[in-house]
Amino acid sequence: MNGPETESLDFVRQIVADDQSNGKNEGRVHTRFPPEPNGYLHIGHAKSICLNFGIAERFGGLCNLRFDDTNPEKEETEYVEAIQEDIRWLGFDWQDRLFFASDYFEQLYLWALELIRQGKAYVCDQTAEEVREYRGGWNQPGRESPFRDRTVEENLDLFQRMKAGEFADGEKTLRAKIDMNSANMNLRDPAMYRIRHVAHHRTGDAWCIYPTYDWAHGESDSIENITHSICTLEFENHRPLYDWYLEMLGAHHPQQIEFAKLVLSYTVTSKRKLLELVKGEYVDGWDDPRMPTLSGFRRRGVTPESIRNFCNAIGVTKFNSLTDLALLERSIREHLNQITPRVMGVLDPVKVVIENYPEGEFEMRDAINNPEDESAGTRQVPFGRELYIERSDFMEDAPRKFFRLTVGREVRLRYAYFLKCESVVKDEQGEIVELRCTYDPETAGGKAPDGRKVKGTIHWVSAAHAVDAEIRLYEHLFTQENPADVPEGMDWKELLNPDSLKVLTGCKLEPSLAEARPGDRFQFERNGYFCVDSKDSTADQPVFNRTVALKDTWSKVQKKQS
RNA sequence: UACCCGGUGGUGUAAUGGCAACACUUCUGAUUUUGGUUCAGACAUUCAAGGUUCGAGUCCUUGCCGGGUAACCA
Repeated sequence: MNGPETESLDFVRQIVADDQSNGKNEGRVHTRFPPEPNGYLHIGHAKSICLNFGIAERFGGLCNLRFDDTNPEKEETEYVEAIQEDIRWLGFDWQDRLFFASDYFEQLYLWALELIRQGKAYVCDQTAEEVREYRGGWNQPGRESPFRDRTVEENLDLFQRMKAGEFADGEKTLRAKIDMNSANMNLRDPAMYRIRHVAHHRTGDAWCIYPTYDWAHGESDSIENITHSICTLEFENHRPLYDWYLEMLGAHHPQQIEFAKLVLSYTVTSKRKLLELVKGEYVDGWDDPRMPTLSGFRRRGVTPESIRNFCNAIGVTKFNSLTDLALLERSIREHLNQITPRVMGVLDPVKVVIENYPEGEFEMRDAINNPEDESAGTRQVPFGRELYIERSDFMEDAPRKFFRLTVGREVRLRYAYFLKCESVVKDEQGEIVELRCTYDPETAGGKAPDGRKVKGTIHWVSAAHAVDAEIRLYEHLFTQENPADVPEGMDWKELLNPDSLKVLTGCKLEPSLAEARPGDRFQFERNGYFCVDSKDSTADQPVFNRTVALKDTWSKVQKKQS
């Protein structure tokens, strides 16, 4: 008998699978996604969300949403709401398990008192500068704080007074008493609490001492009965501290597992940089379609399925890689190809007059809505004497490989007739303003009864029926493949692509698009995938965002020739 | 300089001591009323050197290269 298809698991899922089959945590699997509400979610977070929620799903477990809100200076309710919307949009559900680290401030405080009683934590009066100095360096052991040996009673008293607000910001900290000689800097008596007289977005003025990440995170995991605490590589050196706190407390001890975060080419996912792009108005906001944020992708027309599919495809490892944006684009095209209705839209119009087509007369042509999906049916598109076609679909001195329109040559108008260009009308500047053409009435539907063939098929829109629209074309946000590699002496923002947004006005769309609603997605045949902008589009002034262009073999041929 | 973690085609991953596999990109060709889609084909001596083994991408040693780490950020 043949063995079952062996499913290949990434190393995190392998650990979880082993733990489950070994009966660890009674076979229970419980993960969490722990964003800090200090910015919007981006594509890197999507990888983590898909991992955490995906593992819960795969192993019959649960995944919590927990906001890591231990630093009131940077965190805001706006972000809390946006983050939830983005996760739901991505397609994941935390059900009733919405938590906040700030929910655990009281428990954390009680645990801190316990560590003090154990002699494992002390109140330190050193300034931030002194702490840094005493910590030592990689080749230099740390020195113990002069406050390290305070008695339990004194520590208890001082810590309670810290909480009561008797001290100013930065005047005292609570520190874990571990090892000032550790090779791991995180173990050189790390801070557990700092004093900040700042209102918290949820607890208001209830607290003026706030726990640090290391102190709050593992303990929050423990409280929520998490089994596998999955985080990114930069926390690898924190794991001994994560473990230390939990061991001292004798509390439920989740396993921290670190994986490499996503780095995508031609964009940045540093929250600091994204925030700077927004605040500095280099982009239109967190949901600017050029942003790698989930809200940016959503506004651009990307589907959540594409993003999930992408996250699935890139895998999970501990290797710091640079993922090619082409992989994400491939995912986007793949899904959009399946689901989007086809329409005709001319981005850069030039007028065609069909001299032998009667003036003032129109007819309806049948067009297929989606060749990938027969159930999408057909629609009718008006055709008449005056049309718009794409300026780039005509060339005066056409090279041999140019299959489109040129004087004296025939092309097919998609779903309509063969069209032949007779002459070109130009203005004083030599700019083409009109193409005088004739059509062959025998070729209705695009086939010639005499069997003659045309090499090219181009799209068109009836001038009398066209819907005018604004179209926004997007390119990479950065000119450099890895914008994190900033050349010496250069500001990273100089790497921003000046052509990342191109606004086209006076675009001509087929009349069915008058019905399009914000968020609706289409394939403009031969151009790309577009969606109605959710912020700026109105019935009178429709605005479309290009999600991604269609693959374009012709532009490659052209590039090779020049 | 210390500690931790990595290294498989151009890119991302798989191979759990037994024929280096898949996807993307690129290139060729076929099909096509979208220069889209689809289909077929091409593209690697697994960072290096030693060792263990009948057999090593995988295990061991050393070296090389890359990343992370010295916030009262997360």
